[in-house]
Amino acid sequence: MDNRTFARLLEETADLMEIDGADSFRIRSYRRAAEAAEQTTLDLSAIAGDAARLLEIDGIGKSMAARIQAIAATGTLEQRDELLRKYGAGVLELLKLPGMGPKTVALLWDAGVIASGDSDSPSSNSIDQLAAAIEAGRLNGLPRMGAKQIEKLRKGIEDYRRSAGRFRIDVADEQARQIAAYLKKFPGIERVTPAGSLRRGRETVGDLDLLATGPACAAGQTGPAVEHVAAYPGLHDMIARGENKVSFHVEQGLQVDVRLLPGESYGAALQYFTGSKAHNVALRQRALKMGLTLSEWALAKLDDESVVVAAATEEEIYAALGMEWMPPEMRENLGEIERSAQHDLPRVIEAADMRGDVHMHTTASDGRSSIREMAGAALECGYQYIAITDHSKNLAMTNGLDEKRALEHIRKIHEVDRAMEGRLRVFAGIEVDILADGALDLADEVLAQMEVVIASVHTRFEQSREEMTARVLRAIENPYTRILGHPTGRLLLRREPFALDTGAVLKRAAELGVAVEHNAAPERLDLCDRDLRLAKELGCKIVINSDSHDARNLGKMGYGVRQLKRAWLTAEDVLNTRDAKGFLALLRARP
DNA sequence: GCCGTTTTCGGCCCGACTGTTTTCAGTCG
Repeated sequence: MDNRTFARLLEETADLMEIDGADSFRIRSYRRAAEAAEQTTLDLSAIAGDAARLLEIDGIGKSMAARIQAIAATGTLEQRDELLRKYGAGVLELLKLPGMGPKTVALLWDAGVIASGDSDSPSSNSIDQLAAAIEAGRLNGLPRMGAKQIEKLRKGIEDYRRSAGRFRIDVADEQARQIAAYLKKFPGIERVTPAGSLRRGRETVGDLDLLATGPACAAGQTGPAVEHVAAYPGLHDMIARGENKVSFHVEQGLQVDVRLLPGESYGAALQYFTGSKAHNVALRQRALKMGLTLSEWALAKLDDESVVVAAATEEEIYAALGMEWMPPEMRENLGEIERSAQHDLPRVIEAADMRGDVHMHTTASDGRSSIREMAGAALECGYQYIAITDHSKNLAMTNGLDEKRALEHIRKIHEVDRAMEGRLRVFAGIEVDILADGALDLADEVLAQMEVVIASVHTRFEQSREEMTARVLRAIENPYTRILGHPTGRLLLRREPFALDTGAVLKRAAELGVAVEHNAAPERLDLCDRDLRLAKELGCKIVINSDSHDARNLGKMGYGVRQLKRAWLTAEDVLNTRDAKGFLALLRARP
């Protein structure tokens, strides 16, 4: 069991206790313990037997140590299960609706709108119950349930249902890694490659396609390998189990299709299952015109399908079709087939092109690592520079910096910069809040002392399109704004982008020389691939940042790079592929 | 429930906004 499972169970217990009206400080200690489980580098299931070691972890006391031991022994936590029986298995899902907090869940439960029902009933029950109650008008008259609140919940349910069943790329990626590692333990499974939308780097993934090959996957001999797949410890329920394909759900709900394939058709299968559908249709049409037929087994002659032209690798297949191989991120039938046939594909950006990361937080605001730790992690990434950009004071929750603390922080950043002795440049910066009226949250005199000023919207997301556009435009007009941070404010699967005339903002940013950020944090990936394409067309400068709140997250830059590849951006298009001097030179000049 | 003590209790991040109130509870970041 991995630490994340411990964290999830503790976090869920905290949520349920909140619904149950437990003491808020007790709840907080569960959340702290969950956080500790998530953050610690110790393997909790390995050390669960040793209470003394558990107690050494900050935030874990006697009682939490016992809970962790219980989870390690039973796979679950009795407190959580009991509350789930009381309120129904679906209440945790209810909390994901915007505007729905524990007090409102408790209110609905008290009013009989949601009920625990059968303990075995599917977990979507509570949301269905709530939707039915809204339709039947049964929320009218409940305390704090006016027309607006009810409408907000109705819309929340609609949005939720639309995104249900999809998973963030990093979540899918982690699952893929774990399953691949397990599969490769079986002698005779040599290679496991994710295909589908994960391989294409889509921001969210519906289900996971894993292609496995090796001697154990040869036609007619897959029995023992299938047996091994079916015994995967993280498997929740089996959907289908055949000779060449095993489908199941993992505990978190993600559907996984493992395909066992002989090596000779591995490339054809990888190409086929990577897609996209539109890319494959166009590719098959091209094959037909050439007198060939393309399937998941091979590229073969149309008049005699026993004559295989290419099958073992993707490169061979594309070459036989008169094309260059292309990164999976580009395969959306948006012109890549034609360009590839003319051997005119752009060389898109790669993670290795990155020279710096100029958006990250430290313990000065809501980060978990120090300036030095961030610098150390950046060196490991092979970067030449970083910028430390903590929050400003408007975000009270994050302990945002006011002018005085910001100046103090600049001094500390400069100290670390000097201590790095040229191995790494550490720039002083800030992620300054764009206030509701478009003003920046810190005085110009302070902003003037920083190399990297990122302006971002973190509040008042519900403004009208006109208000929000005017707000963001005013913020980039400020001569100290150098980068517009996560321009649309979306949180994948959780919060829609705010209403914004993106085209107008990007156009003005291009005119002003304000760079627009692609925020590579996998919960944001903002700007999205489509808007990145637009930004390039409009001539915007583009920066890609990890927005790390922990030294261990700098590597997540890779998820963002994949979005840039999807937008056909090259290293040239991105400022922080340049060395430190080149980067600063391309940033908007200081007034 | 954790932690650190002024060592066995008392403190534990908080400000803004919204929709519902008629003085505030709940949610969010």
